[in-house]
Amino acid sequence: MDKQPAQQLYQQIKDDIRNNLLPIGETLKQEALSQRYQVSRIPVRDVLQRLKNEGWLCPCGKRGVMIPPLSAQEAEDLYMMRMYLEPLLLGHAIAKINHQVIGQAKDILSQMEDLSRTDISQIGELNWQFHACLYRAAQRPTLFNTIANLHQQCARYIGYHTLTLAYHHNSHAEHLAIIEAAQDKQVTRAKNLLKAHISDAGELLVEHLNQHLKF
Amino acid sequence: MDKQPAQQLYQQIKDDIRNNLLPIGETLKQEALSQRYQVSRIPVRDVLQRLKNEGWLCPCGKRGVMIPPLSAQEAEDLYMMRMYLEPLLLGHAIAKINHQVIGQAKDILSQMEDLSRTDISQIGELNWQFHACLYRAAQRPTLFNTIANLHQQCARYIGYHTLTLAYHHNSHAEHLAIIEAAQDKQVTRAKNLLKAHISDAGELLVEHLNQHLKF
DNA sequence: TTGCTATAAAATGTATACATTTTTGTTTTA
DNA sequence: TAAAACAAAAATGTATACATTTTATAGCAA
Repeated sequence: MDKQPAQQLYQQIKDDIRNNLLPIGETLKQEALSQRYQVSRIPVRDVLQRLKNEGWLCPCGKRGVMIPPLSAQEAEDLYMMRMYLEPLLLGHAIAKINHQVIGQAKDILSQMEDLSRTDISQIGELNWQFHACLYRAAQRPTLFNTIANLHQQCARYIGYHTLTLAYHHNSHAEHLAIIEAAQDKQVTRAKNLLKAHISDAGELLVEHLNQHLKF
Repeated sequence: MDKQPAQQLYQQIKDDIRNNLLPIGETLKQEALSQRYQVSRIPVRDVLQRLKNEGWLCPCGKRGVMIPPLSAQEAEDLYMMRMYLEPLLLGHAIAKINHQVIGQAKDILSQMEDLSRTDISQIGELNWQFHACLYRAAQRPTLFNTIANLHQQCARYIGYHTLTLAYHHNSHAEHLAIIEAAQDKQVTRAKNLLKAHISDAGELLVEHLNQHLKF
C-alpha cells in the first residue's frame, strides 16, 4: 500500500526539516521543492500549508513560509501550555478509562523499552501514542485536538537530541506511576504526576536549548 | 484593492457557515462549492483545509470535510482552555504593557460601545482585537497563536446569537476593570479578573447551548 | 433475500499551463 | 549621489485537464 504522493511528501519534508536538510530562516520556494521531490507544486502547496498549521513552518514576509529557528522561549511556552491542559484532559479521561485502555498503554510502554537506540526517531512518536491512548478515553475531541497540536509542535524539539535518550530513561518510571494512579482512579494524584512529568521534561529541554542555541 | 479570490472565498464560506447556508453534517463537495462561488477547485481546496485547521470544518469519513454541529461540550472545552491559558499570557504581557497599548485597547472598547446593533457581527471581532491588543504586548508568539486559534474556534459560537448582545453589555465593565488592573501592574488581580471574565462568558454560552441544542 | 464481486460513476488528488502579484535590477531624474 | 520609477524576472495564485481513489450500482451466486 503505497500512500498518495502528498502523504509521503509530508513525511519527507518533515524529516528533512528535522535533519536540517532544508535552509532555516529563508523562504522555501515551491518550485524548488517540487523539483527536489519530483512532484508538482500543488501537493507541495498543500503540505506547506499543513506544516505551517502544525508549527513546523511559519509565515515569511507577506507571502511564503520558512523554517523557524528553534527557540527556547517557544519550547517553554509549549510545555507550559501542556502542563496546564493535559492534566485537565487526563482528569476527564480517568473516569472513563477501562482495563483495555490500561493494557494498551502498558503495551506501548513496553515497546518504548524495547526500542534499540538506533530507533530514537520513533521514541517521540511512541511517547505521544502513550499519552494519546489515555487522553482519547476522555472523549473530548476539542481538548484532545488542541493538545495533539501542541505535541506536534514539540516534536520538532524532541526528535533528534542526545537529550532525548537520557530523558526517556527517567520518564519510564513516571509513566508507570501515572498509569497506576489512573488505574486506581486517583484523579488528583494522577494529574499531579502528569503535571510534574511534563514540567520535568520541559525544564530539561529549555535548559538544554539555552545551552546549545547560542546567538 | 480587491483581494485575491481565495481571500474573499475564505470570508464568504465562513459567513455562509455562520448563517447556516451550507448543509451541516454532510461532506462538502469541492466541485459543488467551486460552482457555487465561481472559482476553480484549487482555491476551494486551500480554503477548506484552512477552515478545517481553524475548527470551522472537521474531517468527514476518510476523505473530505463537513460542518460539525455546534456542541455544548466543545464550547465548554474551548472556554476551559482559554480560562487556563489567557491569564498566563496576560501575566507575561503586563510587564511589557505601555501607555500606547493601553490607549489602543481603550479605543477598541469605545468602538465596541458605539456599534449599532445592526453590526452585531463585528462585536466578536472587536472583542478579539481588544484581547489580542493586550496579549501581543507579551511578545510570546507561540502562546499567542494557540490562544488566537481558540478564539477562532469560539467565533462560530458567538457570532449570531441573541445571547451575544446581552452578554456584551455586562462584559464592558469587566473589560474596563481588566485594563485598569493592567495599567496599575496588578498582575494577580488582572489575571483573576480575566479568568472570571472568560468563565462567565463560557458558562453563559454553555447554558444557552444546552437549552437550544435539542437532540 | 442476502452477501459478494465487478464494473461504472463520482469525487478527490495531481500535473501542466496560464494569470497575477511580488520582487529585483536598471534607468532616469532631482 | 541618492531616490524614485519603470521594466523585467521570478514566484505565487488559479484554471483546466488528467490520474487515482473512493463510492455507488448492477449483476451474480449462495
